[in-house]
Amino acid sequence: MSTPKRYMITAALPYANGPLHIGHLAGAYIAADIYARYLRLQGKDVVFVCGSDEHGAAITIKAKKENTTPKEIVDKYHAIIRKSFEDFGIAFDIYHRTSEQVHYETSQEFFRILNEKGAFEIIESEQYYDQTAQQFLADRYITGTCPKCANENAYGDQCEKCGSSLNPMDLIHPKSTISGDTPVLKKTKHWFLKLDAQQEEIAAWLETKKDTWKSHVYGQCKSWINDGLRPRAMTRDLDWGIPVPPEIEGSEGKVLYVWLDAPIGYISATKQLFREIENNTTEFSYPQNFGPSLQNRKAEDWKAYWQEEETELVHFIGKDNIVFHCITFPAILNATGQYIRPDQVPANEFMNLEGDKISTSRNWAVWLHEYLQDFPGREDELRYTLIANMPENKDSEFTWQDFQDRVNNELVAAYGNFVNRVVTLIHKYYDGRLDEHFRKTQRENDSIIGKSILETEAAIAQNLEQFKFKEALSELMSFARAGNKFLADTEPWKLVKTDPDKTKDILAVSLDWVYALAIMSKSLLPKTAEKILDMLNADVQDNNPFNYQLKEEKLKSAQILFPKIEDEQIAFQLEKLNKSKQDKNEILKQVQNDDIVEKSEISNLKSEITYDDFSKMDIRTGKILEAEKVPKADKLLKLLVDIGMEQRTIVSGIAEHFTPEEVIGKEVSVLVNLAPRKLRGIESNGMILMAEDENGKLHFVNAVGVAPGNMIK
RNA sequence: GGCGGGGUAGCUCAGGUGGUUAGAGCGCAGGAUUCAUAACCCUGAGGUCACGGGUUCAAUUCCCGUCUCCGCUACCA
Repeated sequence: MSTPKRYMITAALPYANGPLHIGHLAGAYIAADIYARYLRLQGKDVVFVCGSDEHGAAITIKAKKENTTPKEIVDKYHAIIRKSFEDFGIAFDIYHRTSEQVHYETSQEFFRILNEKGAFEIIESEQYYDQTAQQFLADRYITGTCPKCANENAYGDQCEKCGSSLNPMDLIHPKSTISGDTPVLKKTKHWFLKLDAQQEEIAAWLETKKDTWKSHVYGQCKSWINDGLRPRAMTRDLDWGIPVPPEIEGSEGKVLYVWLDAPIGYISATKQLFREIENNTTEFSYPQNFGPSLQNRKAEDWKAYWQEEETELVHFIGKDNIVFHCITFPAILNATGQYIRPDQVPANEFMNLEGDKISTSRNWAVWLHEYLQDFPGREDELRYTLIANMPENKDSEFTWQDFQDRVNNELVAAYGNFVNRVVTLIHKYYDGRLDEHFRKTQRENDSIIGKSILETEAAIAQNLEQFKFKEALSELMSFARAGNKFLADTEPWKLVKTDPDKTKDILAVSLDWVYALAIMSKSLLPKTAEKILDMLNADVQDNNPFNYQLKEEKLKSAQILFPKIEDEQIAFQLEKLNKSKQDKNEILKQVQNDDIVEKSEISNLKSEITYDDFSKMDIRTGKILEAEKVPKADKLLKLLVDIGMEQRTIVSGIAEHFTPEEVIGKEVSVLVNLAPRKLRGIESNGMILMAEDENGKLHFVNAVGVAPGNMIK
């Protein structure tokens, strides 16, 4: 592959409904930051953007729950997230937000282009509608009983208890979280992206990524392709989001699906960045992080980064975003006919915490802003641990014990110790003053032990270019260890008594190594690199590990790079975590108690209907004649039911409660005039009535001894 | 149910287009040392590479099956 002319790097937009935790960092931001810093240090033309994702139903729900407005929620978390990134040292060129005007314009422009290019089809479907609130309900706005685990607080899109992903129609006893009413089904129209139309093209494009993308990323995409791509809704009935362009017919009340507007946020952030560069403003941008190529640019320059083939586009994301970034968004970009598609999507897997999944809603997390408070100035210790445990190819684990071990036994013992030894020795023997001798030593002759500086530098570079961050970090540590070994082997503290010249040579080489260590740490452990360079009083001309000058002829006194992490600090953090677990349990208990009370009092009656409504239903007695499991479906039984005048095939979702054998011969009640529907390729003509008890178990509703075909009214 | 990705030393993880003694860091045991935050340095113990079959002169690496973890995805009273 030819060398890209420029790099466009994006990091997943954090959702502005909660603060950042270590899972976010380990999943996307640290990797992206290392990569961006590395490229900048190579003098590459690179843009690195991120921002807050501020739309979507989850935010309006949170606002409602906290009795405030969505705007206040996103303002609050945008500020927290932005500050956490700054404090931790993620070096974005810009941290933008999707509530900005430029983003509205960009997103609507995208929608218009897609619309004009015929990328959409309008599909009518039935969605749950809250009659009291007079609005359609997003999946998240509907709660009900999970059909899999009987959790009564499952959401319309997923059950947080058993983790299964759901459709709103799956829920038993659906309930609107807005009014508490049982929602009704109502027809609505939406714009669907014709992904199916790009099936072949996307498949061919993905094929070219087979060897360069991570296997779990490629595999996930392949799985979707093999399944066959289907149209995907790109609009929602919601009032919090980017309106569908008003001139488009039928746009009232519709907003862009948050998943459409979020990745466009990368582009609007880039636009905003170049505007700020041209106007010399810093509303969202960070000029101190800019690489040399971002000086004196024009607002229009953003285009090259998104529209020219010589640009390498890299999306850093977590594994939950793979399909959107590898299929849907590329399809959108491609459909415009103007934008390039990503070259790499080095998605990480997930990081677990102390044996459990990290969860914002369960408060099982190490919050970044809290860490920064509890461990001020210790950003690189966390960064080191998260890189060392980065879930590059499979889920990984963060434990506080591991954090302490890695800091004390690796950073302190190997890295910090080497730097400290060298600086201390030079102070001890020469008062930290470097005479001519130091600068005359043969710096290129560095292969005294193991890998040379140049070899290590090359190894780190190669690993970073292949997104192997753990391996790069490991090379860095080996280098520091080799430094320690060099000192142990040459023993300058003995030699100083017999051979002062040789001792100087040794310490000169050692100092070169310390300097090289700092240079090579710039992308992996940037704050540490700064500390070392400051200690060395070095005037860094460039990133050549041999090319440095001392500002003064003297080193500063040795500073401890990494203090040890004490047992009490770890104990404190563990206690904090356990406390959050207990609190959570209490909250859960309360919620459950509330539910029980609520249930016994109102029992969730559906809204009133007339006799006419009822009389539309034709319910009859029936008898099951045959039953068999539907292949490739967990819950479906294919039944042949005698309903008097005829025998019908009915597919029923009861396989988890009954075996085919025990069901044959059962007398049942059947809704016979329900519109036919295909389930797993089998046409189902009717519905078997079931009663659900408090344990979620199903029972047949039957009139014992009544012959098939009699009316139930 | 289907699909994708994992399951390698006590722990966290590398690696392997089949081939002599399977790697690293940490932890552990022993030794050496004192410049260094009792840190560093050396040596060593530890693995039937999830399990069961198959292909092969040879499999941890390829094929099939099973179990298990993570994720995506389908179906329903």
